[in-house]
Amino acid sequence: MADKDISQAVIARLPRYFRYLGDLKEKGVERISSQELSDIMKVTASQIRQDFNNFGGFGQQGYGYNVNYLFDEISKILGIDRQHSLVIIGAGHLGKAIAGYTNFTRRGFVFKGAFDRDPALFGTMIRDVEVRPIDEVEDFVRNNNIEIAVLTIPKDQAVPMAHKLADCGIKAIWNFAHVDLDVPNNIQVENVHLSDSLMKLSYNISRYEKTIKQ
Amino acid sequence: MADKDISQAVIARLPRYFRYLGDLKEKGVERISSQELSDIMKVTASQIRQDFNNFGGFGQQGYGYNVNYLFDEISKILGIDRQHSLVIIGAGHLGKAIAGYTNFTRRGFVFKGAFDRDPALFGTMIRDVEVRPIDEVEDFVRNNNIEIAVLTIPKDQAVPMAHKLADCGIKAIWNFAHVDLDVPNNIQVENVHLSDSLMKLSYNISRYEKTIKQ
DNA sequence: TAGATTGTTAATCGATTAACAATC
DNA sequence: TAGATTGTTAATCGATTAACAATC
Repeated sequence: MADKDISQAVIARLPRYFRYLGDLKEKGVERISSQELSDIMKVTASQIRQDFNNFGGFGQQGYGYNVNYLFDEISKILGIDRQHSLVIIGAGHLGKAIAGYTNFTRRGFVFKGAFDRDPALFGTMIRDVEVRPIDEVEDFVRNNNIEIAVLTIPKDQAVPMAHKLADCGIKAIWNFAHVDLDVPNNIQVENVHLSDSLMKLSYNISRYEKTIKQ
Repeated sequence: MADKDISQAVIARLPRYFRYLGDLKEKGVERISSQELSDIMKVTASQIRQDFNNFGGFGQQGYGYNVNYLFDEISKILGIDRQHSLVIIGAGHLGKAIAGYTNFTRRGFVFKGAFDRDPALFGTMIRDVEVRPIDEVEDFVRNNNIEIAVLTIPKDQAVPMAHKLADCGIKAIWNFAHVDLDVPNNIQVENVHLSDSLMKLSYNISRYEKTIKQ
């Protein structure tokens, strides 16, 4: 079932399916139909079936989907059936927040290193990891087979850092800096542009206020 | 130029335009054509013109767009030409990271209050604001005309909190809890599901590794 | 005026939804 | 077998791109 070329729209929905299936699993639900899932998730049953069928058939006619099986298949698709090592670059509050997020550990994301520019932080601990000087990042990534770098540093530092990371074999960058990174496309980039998100919120407030005025 | 019904796809692109126009402005660029902007932003010139024309014509034939003017118009559209007061609910690292993000202040988001469940934090300061007990949220929102609540609390607390906030007249929720909130649709919700984002990243790592294997 | 570039309509592409035959 | 529900094709809808007339 090699995914030919799944659209990012579909990919973006997978974690949400995963989340709901995890909840169902916890509740002890064994099977679910696309229609039931449709009611809970508020997307069409048709879309659910189409989405899953991008990756092959996970259901059974007349029965529906087995929750446990579907959950496992989606974790495989998402690549969270195995571990990913990561480092956090920028040991401020945001970096600490992410490092401390235990759910990530549960999903196989292993926090291996933390780096900062501020000497006052060197040697301090974030969970079981000590903060190191930022110019040790490259060696650390190379020597410890790090897959993911979490960039929680200001945007002017993020751009050169992304290039350095590209050179030392990082596989992916989870970018929290408010800037678009330009790296070779063998490196996966996922942006979390918090300011963009807040502006969307602000837009929707304004839009709603306009509609009620009329 | 009342926006009839702009698609969320367009809205989601506006903050990015805003970001690039801000950069151009800082560099002292006065005018730009859709083609030049297209080259920089790597979207089609056609899309740029279509997007802007959803809100009325901001350009001039034969000239292009005036950077300052366009920047100002987009800030109006995004509703960041005025102030928005916000409170942060959950004074952990994530809450502190957001509170400390000075760029938000620059865009008119005014940090007015912080709340937590942990008594050890009561009275401690985040910037110039002291952390209060979480059950004071409702009165505070009502008495201080708070528009936005930032939810940086665990998901099981986020759901009941969202309902409380709905009852005391909040306009919008910026939700960092890994759960979908179900609130009346006079309340705008913008989700930042970090775990979803990380899973997308993980998917793209796996997908890339599959493609190179073949 | 001639050249440039927008604003806007038309064409294309892709994603979502509907429908139904296949099948458990 | 009959009923249920998937997998999948076809129809629709919406978003993106292309093209060009309007106009600065």
